[in-house]
Amino acid sequence: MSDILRQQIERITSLSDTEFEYVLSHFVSKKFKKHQFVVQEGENVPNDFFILSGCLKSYFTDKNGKEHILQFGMKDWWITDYEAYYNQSIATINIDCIENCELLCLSFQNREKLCAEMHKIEHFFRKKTNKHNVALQRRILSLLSNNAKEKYDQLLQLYPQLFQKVPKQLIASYLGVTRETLSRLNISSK
Amino acid sequence: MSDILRQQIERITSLSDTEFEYVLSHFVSKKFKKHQFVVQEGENVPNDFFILSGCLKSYFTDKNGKEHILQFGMKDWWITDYEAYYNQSIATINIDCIENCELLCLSFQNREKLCAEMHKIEHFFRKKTNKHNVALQRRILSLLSNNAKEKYDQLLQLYPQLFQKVPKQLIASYLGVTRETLSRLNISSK
DNA sequence: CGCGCGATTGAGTAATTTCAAATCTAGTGG
DNA sequence: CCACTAGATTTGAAATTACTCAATCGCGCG
Repeated sequence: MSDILRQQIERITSLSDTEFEYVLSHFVSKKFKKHQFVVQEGENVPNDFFILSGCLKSYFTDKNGKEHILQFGMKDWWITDYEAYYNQSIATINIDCIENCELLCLSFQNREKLCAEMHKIEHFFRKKTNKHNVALQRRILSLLSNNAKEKYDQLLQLYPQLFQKVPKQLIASYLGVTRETLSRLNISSK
Repeated sequence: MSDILRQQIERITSLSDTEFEYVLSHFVSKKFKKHQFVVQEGENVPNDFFILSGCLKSYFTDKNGKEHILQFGMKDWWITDYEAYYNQSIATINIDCIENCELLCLSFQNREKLCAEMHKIEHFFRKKTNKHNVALQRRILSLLSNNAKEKYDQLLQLYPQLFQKVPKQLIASYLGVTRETLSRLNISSK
């Protein structure tokens, strides 16, 4: 199961079996049930989560009680409240499970330890974060320059798997429109 | 002048004089004039730029010819088309100077060389990228959950220096509204 | 002084939201 | 197998918000 993690790392840097075992020993595997919280607003965020299976959402609740999806998480992705995790501060967002999930939890201390001990791993995390930044930048451009329909189409093209697992109202929240507006877009496919 | 860079690095990891000299030798210092392009859509993006002085904007031109500001750059910040830079592909955005600028240019090859040779530097870039990540995430949340006035106030609070250098129409473009809308917000201060 | 750029204002239009109600769907228990 | 329910989606109509386009204003610089 943790092969998925190894494959992801090895796409960037190769590891011996013993090296990977050592890295893996810094993760804790945990199962979460549908609707269970993984990160909760106002609490500490000790872990970053690598997703072995399942589907999650991270979202911000604004002063009017409206939820805004910051990120979805699926197999092979990472998810946490990065602001709180990196700064070791209090979460401002929630993350919960849309499905039952199996996660590999990496504490901040273990992440820093691995990065300090193994240059390779620091390299891996740098590259991974670079990719994450590119994705975030694309999202910003999409939010700024596309209308609702275009944003929807772009997301559908990028992550078709998402649409199998996630209700449309969450997609709407991710795109920054109401579910009613999304419904009125007259989506062709499906 | 390049002290600014050293200070930024040393906020994360300490360097000897010789180490810093070595690092610095991988940068090329260049001056750019107001309105000059630093990155141009459709071209290669060999460099990431550390800003010694001046002010820049990176922006995306959509199919209607409308410009959307992705990022501003000021003293002590970094700027480039990260998607094109990291993937060594063709720029999809433009970056040009709002003022005369003095930049330290770091080629992708030199960045990777430094990261491979000096674990410290890889550590620095990982941490820097983490921070960038947090900033991008905040921006997304702001775009999703704040109205124009709130986004404006938040930006003003975060980067008051910007408002000295940048015309309001660019601020509007950064916030994702038209200049007319921004003008109608009835900004209190100033 | 006058040009040019940026900022503001007005009026009509387009897009999105809100609120309410109706419809559809998947899963549960009898 | 069917009825029931909760959640998700759709539809309608009115209200709001932002946009477009055009005109005007203000100011600094040559």
